[in-house]
Order: sequence, then C-alpha cells, then structure tokens
Amino acid sequence: MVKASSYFDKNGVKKGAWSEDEDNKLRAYIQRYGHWNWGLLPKFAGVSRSGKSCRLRWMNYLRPNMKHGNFTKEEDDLVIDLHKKLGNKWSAIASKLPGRSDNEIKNRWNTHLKKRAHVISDHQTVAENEHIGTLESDQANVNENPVKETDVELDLQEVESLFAGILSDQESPSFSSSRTELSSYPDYAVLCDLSPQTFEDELVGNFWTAPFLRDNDSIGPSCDNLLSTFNFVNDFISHPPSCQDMMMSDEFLWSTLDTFVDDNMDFIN
DNA sequence: AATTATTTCAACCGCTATAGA
DNA sequence: ATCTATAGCGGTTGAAATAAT
Repeated sequence: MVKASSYFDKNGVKKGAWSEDEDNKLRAYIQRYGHWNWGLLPKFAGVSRSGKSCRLRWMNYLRPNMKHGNFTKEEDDLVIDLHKKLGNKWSAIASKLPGRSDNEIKNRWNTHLKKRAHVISDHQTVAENEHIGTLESDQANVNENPVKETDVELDLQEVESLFAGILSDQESPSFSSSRTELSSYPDYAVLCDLSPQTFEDELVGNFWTAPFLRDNDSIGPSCDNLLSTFNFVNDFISHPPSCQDMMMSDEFLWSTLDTFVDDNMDFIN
C-alpha cells in the first residue's frame, strides 16, 4: 500500500510514494557507497528526494534483511511485552526485533496490538486488584499498600536491566547498523580485499568512498562539481596510493579522469 | 453493483540530541 | 557560549485497500 501518488513540492523535492526506479537507485547507491551523509546523498544517488525521505525509505524498507508482511505471534507477544516495559520507545523495541523497523512496529501497535494489550491489561488489573485485596485483608493495619510498592520496584529493575542489555548490544547505533549492513555487501569486501569490519573502519567518513560526482549523469559541470573534482584530483596526486589501491581500480580511476577532462575542457582552458 | 465507513501503513512533519565550527 | 548541520525519534496524516451497508 502506498501513501500517495508522488508529486513535487515548491522546492522541486519529490514527495509521496517511492517508485521502483527510485528504490533501485537508492538501494544501488547505498550498497555501493554507504550512507555517508543523508543530506547530500539524494543528489549523488540521482533521486529528487530529501535526505530525510531517503533515510526513512532505506531504514524502513530497503535495508537488507528487512521483513515485510504479517507479524508472527512471537513478534506480537514480544512487542506487547517490550511496550509494557518501555512504553512508546519504538526504536528501542525495534532493536529487539530483527528485520522490523520502528515505524512498522509502531503501526503494528497502533492498529492491532494496542487493543489486545488493553484487554490483557484489564484482565491483569482485575487479577491484581483481587490479589491486593486478599493481601490487604490478610495484612490489615500492618502496611498500607505493600504489594504495589514491590511491583513498582521490580518494574524499575526490569527496565534498567533491559536498557543495560540494549546499550551493551550496540556501542553506537549508526556503527552497529552500518556494520550489519556492510557485512552483507560482498562486493565491498571483494573490491577492497578487506574484512567488512576493517573496511567499515575505512569507510566511515572516508574520502575515497564518497562518490565521484561524475557518477551522476544528471549533474552537470557546475562550479561545485568542478571544485570537488579538482579536490579529488589534487588528493589523488598528493596522497600515498594505499587507499587508492583499496578503493578503486586503475581502470575506473583513469576512465573517470578522462571523462572529466573531456567534459570540462572548456572550463579548464 | 454502487456507495459509504473503516482500517491499514508508508510517508511526512516537527521536534530533540549531538557533533563540530 | 552560541550557531549550524545532521541524524534520529515519535506523533500524525491521508491515500489506498477492505469491509459493511
């Protein structure tokens, strides 16, 4: 199901449903270069979307290993359980359900599970009240409300341990997610002849993995493009070749440089 | 079969947190 | 300390799908 047929806003940014072509462009780009900067990514990927929109599309739909379709009973139960402990912390809940996005879980909760959880909660409240009533009658005049205080204390401990578990699972959300994503891209490992982990260390914020502007045919030789390309050439000349060897083949590099010179001879002259 | 009401869920929006200048 | 850019989160929207009449 899609939200709306697409349209362009007053700034020329495309909104609404993503087309298959846009999905393919975004997927291909991120699988090749990673998401190094969401703000700039759409331009390089060749899609007329906002960075936010690209990020959302990738995180919620295009990421590798994302599940789509019905939730299993186990997943539903887990969401209910985690929501009971964490509340509307969809991102934290999603971190415990592999292949499900926070958005998907939020929708699942709002459309299916909220009612079910309320029913369960109502039953539990009745049971708890009966239990408390029994205790209170048993321990009348000893303590005003011993059972409720104990319950609150246990819940806090549960929440704390759960958060501790989440934090220990992921040293950094962006790093851990990109590690998972990268490990599923054999092309990168082959290209670099590096383990995904080592490659990731090189990838994050690495100049050499940022896309070369000429990759995007829709972008003409603007001053920004030329500046970036000149910077690229300067860096290539002045830097030791280790990174170049890892990240690019000679064939790609020289063909890119040739193309650049051909296309921009007038500007250079 | 046609119309209306309801449900679903992908995408948007506004806000906050964080990092870097 | 302040400003700016970016990433991420959670609430909300609204078109499409489905159910009810």
